[in-house]
Amino acid sequence: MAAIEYKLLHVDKQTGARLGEVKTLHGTFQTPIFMPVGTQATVKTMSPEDLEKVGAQIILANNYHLWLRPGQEIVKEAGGLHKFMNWNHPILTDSGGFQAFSLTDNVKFNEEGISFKNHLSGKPMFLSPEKAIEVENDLGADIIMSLDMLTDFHSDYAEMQKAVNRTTRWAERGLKAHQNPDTQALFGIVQGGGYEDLRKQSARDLVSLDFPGYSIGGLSVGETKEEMNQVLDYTVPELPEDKPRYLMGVGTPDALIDGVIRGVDMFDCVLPTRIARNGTVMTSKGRLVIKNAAYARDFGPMDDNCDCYACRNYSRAYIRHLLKAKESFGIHLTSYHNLYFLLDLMKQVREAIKNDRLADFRAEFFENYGYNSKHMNF
RNA sequence: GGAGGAGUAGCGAAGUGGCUAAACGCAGCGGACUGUAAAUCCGCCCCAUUAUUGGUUCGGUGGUUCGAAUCCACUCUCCUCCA
Repeated sequence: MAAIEYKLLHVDKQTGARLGEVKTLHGTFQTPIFMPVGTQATVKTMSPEDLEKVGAQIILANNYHLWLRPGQEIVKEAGGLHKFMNWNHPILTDSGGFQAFSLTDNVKFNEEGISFKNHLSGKPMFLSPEKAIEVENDLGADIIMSLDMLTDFHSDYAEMQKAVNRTTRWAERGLKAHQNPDTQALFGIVQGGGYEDLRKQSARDLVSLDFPGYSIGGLSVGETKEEMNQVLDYTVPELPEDKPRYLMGVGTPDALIDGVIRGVDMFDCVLPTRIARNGTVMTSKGRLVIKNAAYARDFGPMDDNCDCYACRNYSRAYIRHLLKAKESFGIHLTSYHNLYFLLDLMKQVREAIKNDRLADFRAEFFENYGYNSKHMNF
């Protein structure tokens, strides 16, 4: 069989959003789905058992980080990433393209690949599309990304066109280098910033190479919500209906819902776990900076409407105390809740699609969360 | 009783004539965070108003000086050592 199989189960009559599932060798996950990020083969503060409890079905790990440390050969020797980190469900690895983009200080791009300095040792490193695949093959995730080239969302047309074309060539090289197409699904990544013709061209070029799934990259890098939604509006229709679509790096509740409405199936983001560690939680009524003094004597749960372990057992006052005291249990509880919150949100979204009422759900959710839901065009 | 040392903003701690409302750290308060070099980063943090400006400070009192946390005198408190 192929490494993954996507099955479209239902299309929401109100919005056209897709309900589906993706079958992998490590189990099936429901779409639309949010994927927690575990860069260094761990979702910070969360055990695999915790991840199962918050409803995670697939998680991310990072090629770049694991390549540098501990080194993919060690992970391979351990029996692969699933075994190494004790997560026997689907895993997706990112290629390292985003690291090259975000750690720009010591990075140089050319047609062959990306040269940069190892941020841990300072040693010069070179990541080619082939090398990225080789590392990902060794790590053994169920879904892997080809190496892509990002530029600033507002780069000029010529620069963006160069990045798009190079990303396509790199995707093709990755496809050729891929050793395990029967066990690992390689996704190509659509680039093109906010240029409609480039996005469409990028998508078409990748589709012609026939990947088992497609990512949309270069978003949530500083552009507005409107810009992101516009890009999705003209990009997603270029992608085949029988393959999963993955919007990379998106994790605010509104963007998740609006992405689903535009036909996206998969999302990942560090946001819920990062803001959790920095003292902010997501609730049904919006973000709450739980470390603020206002909650010192608030003995209610983080979110009245949440039935996660953290909300059922611990108060805002207690969690705030733990955070102020820098006790690790505090960031575990906030991380636990934030992941539960987003995963539960996606569960509700799937339910809404099934019942053909995603537009209604969106309106209700936005109202409670405090988003302005006026400009909804889908 | 004698000798030496120290007293700076909530705490710790720089500063020994003007560039000092006073470095820096901690605590406190607020903000940011989107394919994780992030349990991080950025502000504020004497008082009042505030992108400004004004007022009061460096144990206390009184001096010297155009000008003092910084120099002098007296005084209070604490620490160490000797009796």
